[in-house]
Amino acid sequence: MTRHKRSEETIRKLLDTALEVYPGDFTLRAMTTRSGVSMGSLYHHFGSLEGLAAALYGRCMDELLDRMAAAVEEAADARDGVRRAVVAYLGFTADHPDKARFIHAAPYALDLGPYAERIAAAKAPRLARLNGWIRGHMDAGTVARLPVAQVEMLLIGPVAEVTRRWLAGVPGIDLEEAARILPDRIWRSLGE
Amino acid sequence: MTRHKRSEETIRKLLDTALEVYPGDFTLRAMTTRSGVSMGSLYHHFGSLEGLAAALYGRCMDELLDRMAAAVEEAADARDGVRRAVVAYLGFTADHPDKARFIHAAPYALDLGPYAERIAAAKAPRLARLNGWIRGHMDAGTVARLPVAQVEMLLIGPVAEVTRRWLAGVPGIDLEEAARILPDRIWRSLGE
DNA sequence: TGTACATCAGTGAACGCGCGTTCACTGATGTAC
DNA sequence: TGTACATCAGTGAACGCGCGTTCACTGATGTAC
Repeated sequence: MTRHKRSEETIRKLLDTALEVYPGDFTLRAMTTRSGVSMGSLYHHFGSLEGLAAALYGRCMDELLDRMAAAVEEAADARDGVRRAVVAYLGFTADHPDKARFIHAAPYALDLGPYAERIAAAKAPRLARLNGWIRGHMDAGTVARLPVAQVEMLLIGPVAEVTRRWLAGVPGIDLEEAARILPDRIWRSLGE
Repeated sequence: MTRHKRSEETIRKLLDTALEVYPGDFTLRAMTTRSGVSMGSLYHHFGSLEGLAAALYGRCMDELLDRMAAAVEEAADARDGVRRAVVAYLGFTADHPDKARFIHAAPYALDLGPYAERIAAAKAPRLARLNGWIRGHMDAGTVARLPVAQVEMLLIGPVAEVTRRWLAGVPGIDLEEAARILPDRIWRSLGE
């Protein structure tokens, strides 16, 4: 893909800078000034500013999904998997608030439409791992036989909501409290 | 507040138009062209384009929260309250997808910071009604004694997630299926 | 190994468009006596 | 009730700024023989 080593370094600089300036000043001028990379170089690698945003969104989402998929796959049982999945999501938010913010905001603040297919293609295998794990436990009778979409809502919904409010700075929102309380409660909602 | 009757009509036109053009073309030009209201008139009433957005956000949020608060208050018991709250949220989404979209997108796509206080003030009494209902059932022993914030996450999280995905056009997301399945499952997560 | 060449990576001044906002003004409505 | 006046509501041409994008170019790197 990138035949020169300079490419990797430039691309890394641009993606890092985007996370730094977003959402306050995600403009081409801010990008070039803070990264030291020229406008033309950015266009050479990403085609447009939104192309860069789409690439960044894809990478952040891949990282989160990888973390969750790995979490459930190393779980001892269904209940442990739910706990690990919740903790993985909240851990990602705590470790990389900038990436979590980008994941949550980008679909609303930017037009990723032209890149939807590419993004979906990257997500697909990771979602398949998660859904495979869920289906496996449904077949084993440890998780209720619900539509997989609804299981996803019950599993991801509360965690995503806590993340959104924490990122927005809503007072009284505590990720550690969520990590303590939500796993058991979400597990109750999914049990047979 | 508005001493002339023309004001009400103008304000109504502007808010309606904003819901029509958002998010594709929410610009001053689109607003004046489609509403028939002049730029100066918009500024007279809202001070800026973001002022209009903040007012619209406040009204949509008030409408949703009123609907949910009314739902739980007419419930027979805690379980019925959870069911009614979930159905109220999903019903709002189905009845007013434009308003639901604005509620979910505006905090990310627009800078509502300068109006945060005013918005929070309007939300406060409505959230107090909802939280009062939850606390009442905690005291009665019908809902688990968890931090209220976490109960909110468990109650709102899955419903908000389903709404976001449905608005984004994710295939396989069905509001009626959610209304059938989620209430009982969310109730399990909140029970003693 | 050395050299010629093709391709990739990077540069930044210049462009032009569309945006939100302003402001001097007119028209409409309510109020006071 | 009629009239004078103050205030509110509405108008739209003009402004200027900041934005994303382009493009003709130079520099760096890899490849072929």
